[in-house]
Amino acid sequence: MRMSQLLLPTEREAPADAQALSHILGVRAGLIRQLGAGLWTWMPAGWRVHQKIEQIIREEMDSIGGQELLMPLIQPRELWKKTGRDQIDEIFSLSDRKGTELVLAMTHEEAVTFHVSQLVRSYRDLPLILYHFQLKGRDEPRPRAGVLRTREFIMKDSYSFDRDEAGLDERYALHIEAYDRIFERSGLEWYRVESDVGVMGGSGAHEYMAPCPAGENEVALAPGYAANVEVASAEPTTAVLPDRLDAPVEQATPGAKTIEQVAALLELDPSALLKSFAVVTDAGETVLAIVRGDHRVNEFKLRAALGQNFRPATDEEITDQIGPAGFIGPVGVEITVLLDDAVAGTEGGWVTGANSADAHLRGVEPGRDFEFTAADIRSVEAGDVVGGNPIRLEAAIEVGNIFKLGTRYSEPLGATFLDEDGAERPIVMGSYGIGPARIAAAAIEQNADEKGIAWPKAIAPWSVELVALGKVGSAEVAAAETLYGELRELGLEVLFDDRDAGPGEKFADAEMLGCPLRITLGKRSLESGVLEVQGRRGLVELDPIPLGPDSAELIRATLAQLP
RNA sequence: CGGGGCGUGGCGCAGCCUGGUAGCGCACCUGCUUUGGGAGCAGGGGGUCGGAGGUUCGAAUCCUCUCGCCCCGACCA
Repeated sequence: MRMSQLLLPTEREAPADAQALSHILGVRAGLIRQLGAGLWTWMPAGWRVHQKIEQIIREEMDSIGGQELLMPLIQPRELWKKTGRDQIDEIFSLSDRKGTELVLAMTHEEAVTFHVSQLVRSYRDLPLILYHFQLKGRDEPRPRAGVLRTREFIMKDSYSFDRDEAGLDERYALHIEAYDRIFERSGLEWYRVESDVGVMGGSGAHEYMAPCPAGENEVALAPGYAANVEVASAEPTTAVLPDRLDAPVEQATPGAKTIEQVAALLELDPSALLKSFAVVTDAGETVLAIVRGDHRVNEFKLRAALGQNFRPATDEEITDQIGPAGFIGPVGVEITVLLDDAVAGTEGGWVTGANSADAHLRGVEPGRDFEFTAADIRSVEAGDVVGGNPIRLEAAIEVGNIFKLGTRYSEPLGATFLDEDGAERPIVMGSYGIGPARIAAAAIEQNADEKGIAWPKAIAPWSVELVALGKVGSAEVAAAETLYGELRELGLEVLFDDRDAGPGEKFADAEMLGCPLRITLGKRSLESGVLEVQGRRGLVELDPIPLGPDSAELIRATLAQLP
């Protein structure tokens, strides 16, 4: 590609509203442009990156027997009513001129299951893996960070269809293999972590996480362990508890409502306190969830423990049913108490709210002083231990997920088959997503420096940027033209900077765009007989390449050494 | 949905408080010079100041409403 003909809108300054590195550099390097909130155009260079990522995904999906098709973005709302997902807040709704209600698909479970329900009749038709690359529409409450969270984005989503759970396990394992290879080939640093299966149920789920500062998720990592903090479990650090007492003793704590205030007032470590969090379940029951003072309630785990969704209780409800807000605790209350495992297994004199104003209780013991059900309902903290090793927490972008759906969609949509015995059974499904745009964003975040992007070779918009210095029509530019032709002959993807511009501008643009290898050919090259070679990653000067008939071949060999 | 911020040429910004000819840098166009780290000189083009209404002799500036965008939080099947 000749740069003189390329629409590559680079910018010297960052857009004023950009925060995330991938957002700033994506715009500055001319890869993406914004059309509206969460609506992004991929400019030619950026689209090349996207397509390269798609191609890697396509090859790996095909290698596990996936079949590519394409399903519509616009879908009848009726279909979504059948699975109940038409009630989701994030769904984009529209209607046509006849008044037919339509939605923009957020994912394609409904569509693919609809087709499979019509087309698959027998166990002989299974298993099946179908996938496509298609836009998703999501009315996100808060789009952010460039292409990281948008209202419209392309996803590779695949769906597996099996006769039973064992078949699903096989298809799931195949996807793990394919996904591992996809992220490895993309050149990302990544983790496969255990993830929340959500209210919808499902028998298993993993997420692929790419650590980077702009990430919206947190992963808990230890040698041999990786999980989303939403579901991570670990052994807690030891609580610093005062001695046991024979019975709880009331202690005046005027005005001290927070853990910090109470701990400071009583000169105790926050871990000696019990934090009481009142919630109301969808069924209308008020439940007191209790964790250690230095721990935080994990809403995903709490939801799992309750078996249903919940909301925090209002101050009125707390005052009404438990005690004055800020001074509540489990002793003497009539409601269900869910006690975190980190507390349930210990002995000592805990401190908790006395359910009367300006007072706490010391020397409280679970079991002796209040009844409870134990559950793991806290979020892990850095320093907690898994398998003898302390965990650390890292911000990450979710770049892919795999999910065992079971019969969540096949049952409401009537996707069944006849087994060998002639019995009709629901198809067992899995769904598997990857966001190519997020892979691109993660690659930018993980490999950027002060000069710009440093793409992994596999997804760089071009492998080589050939920078010609000198006036248009000069001998050096003529030599660069020749070399450009030779590189293309070899099948290399070359961006040829043939613009009538100064060297500073060309070098700066090359380093911003971040092709793995930069070849410079100027007057100096003609005099010395060698090309200058720079590896973008780390901005390293590589061995010069003699200018001559073998230049292109040597450049290809040099490129092969790069990451 | 709660909190905060911002809308002035393609990008980044000043002007607004205290109403009076819309400005700066970069980018762009023409010519000449220049070509190894974002060039120099000269000339030039481009903006209903997000939109609507109001106050006023006069509004980018003051008032009201509204739309859009960003950030933090909530949310994220």
